[in-house]
Amino acid sequence: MNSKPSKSYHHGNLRQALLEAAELELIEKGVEKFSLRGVAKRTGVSHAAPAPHFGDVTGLLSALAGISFQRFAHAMQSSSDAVDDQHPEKAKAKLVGIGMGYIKYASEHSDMFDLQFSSDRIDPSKALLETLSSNSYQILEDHVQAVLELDNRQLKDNPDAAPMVWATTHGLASLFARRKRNGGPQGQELQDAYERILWRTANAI
Amino acid sequence: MNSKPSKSYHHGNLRQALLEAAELELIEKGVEKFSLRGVAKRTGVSHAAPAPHFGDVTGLLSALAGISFQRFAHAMQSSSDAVDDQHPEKAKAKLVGIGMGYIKYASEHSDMFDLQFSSDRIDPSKALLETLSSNSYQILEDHVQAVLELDNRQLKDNPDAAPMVWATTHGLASLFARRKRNGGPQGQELQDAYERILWRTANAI
DNA sequence: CAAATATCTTTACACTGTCAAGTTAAATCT
DNA sequence: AGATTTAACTTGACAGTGTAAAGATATTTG
Repeated sequence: MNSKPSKSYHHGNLRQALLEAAELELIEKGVEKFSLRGVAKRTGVSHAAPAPHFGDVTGLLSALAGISFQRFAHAMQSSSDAVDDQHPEKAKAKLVGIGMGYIKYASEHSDMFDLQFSSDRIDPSKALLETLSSNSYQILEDHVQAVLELDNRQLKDNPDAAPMVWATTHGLASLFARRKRNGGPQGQELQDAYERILWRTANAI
Repeated sequence: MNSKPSKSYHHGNLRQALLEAAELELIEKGVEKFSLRGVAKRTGVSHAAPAPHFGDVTGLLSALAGISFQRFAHAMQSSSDAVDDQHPEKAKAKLVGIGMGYIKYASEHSDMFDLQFSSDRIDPSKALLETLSSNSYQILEDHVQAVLELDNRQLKDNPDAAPMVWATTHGLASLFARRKRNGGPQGQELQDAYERILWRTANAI
């Protein structure tokens, strides 16, 4: 039971081990200097070992982006779930919560965030990436819908609402992530400002 | 006058030639597969020739990003200048014009746009990049200020206004650029939708 | 006109991703 | 259970990358 991985050959759980090493590699080196051989070295395995599991480097990074999208969606959802059910403006507060979860994830995991949205080292058609991506968007859209319903409106009659909220949120997140990379300010005041902007946007749809 | 470049050594205008070749390389290969040696080959010069002019590949790409920032600022400015002076809501229309210039540039020159904003192959501290970047932001901020003044308000009393407009604009631009890369729809309707969103944002600050 | 400097070439090196061919372990099939 | 097929992993090779060092040539300076 759970025989420790024999010396070499058949690592046993290489796929998972590679993904974990890849995340470290990504964090330490950044998307640009990310190296497949580096990941293999971290895992203590030959440089061609990832191939059977992920094909090429794009395959590995796409799989990692998939994981990131799942965490991302989870971060948004739980940030939204955290708002008090007794909140006087519950629907809007939840939508703002989504946005703050979005922004927080981008800030705290800026490398994974960049990998998802701005890297041509991933292939959107791989690793269910399109599905996972649209799942994330769906969460936001659902909450926009809930806000619209406050005034008896519908998404389909207001096709600009969700893109508007998404654009603002994503813009703020990009800004925040870049701030973090370039060592700019990123204190609580900034987060508060972003939350105010999200509120204003929620009120403008 | 204009003696044609002698066989080898001292190209005469290598710096400029390299920048032009680099833009082609960027467009054809994308940021990720951009190769310094490829640029040298295009220019018909040895692979180490760029070094005296730009140092390393980051230096060259940073210089190129600088050029892009200038064009970018120009695109915004002229898009704003194009609005009729008799427009009933001139200030807001000009701000929306800025945004549409922003989005249009991102769409029509998505590679250069990506280079500016989402590449760790450039060094923001090089090639006056910080100055050029803040110049671009300044243009947007000035127009936000003009809109605030309609109600006798000021930027410094409304610190959220400019970031909000920027975030929405940048988010839409990112979305549009990605659409273009991934071959999604990008027709006039979409552009109209973005313009409506910008109007809504201009009215919400 | 001589000397110094900047530009460009050549050579070399370490590193990258990926392919092809071996080796070994596990899974499958009589 | 034993033989065979399949999958996982290693090894070796190859073309390509960026960059550093040293040499060659042209331009600028003194």
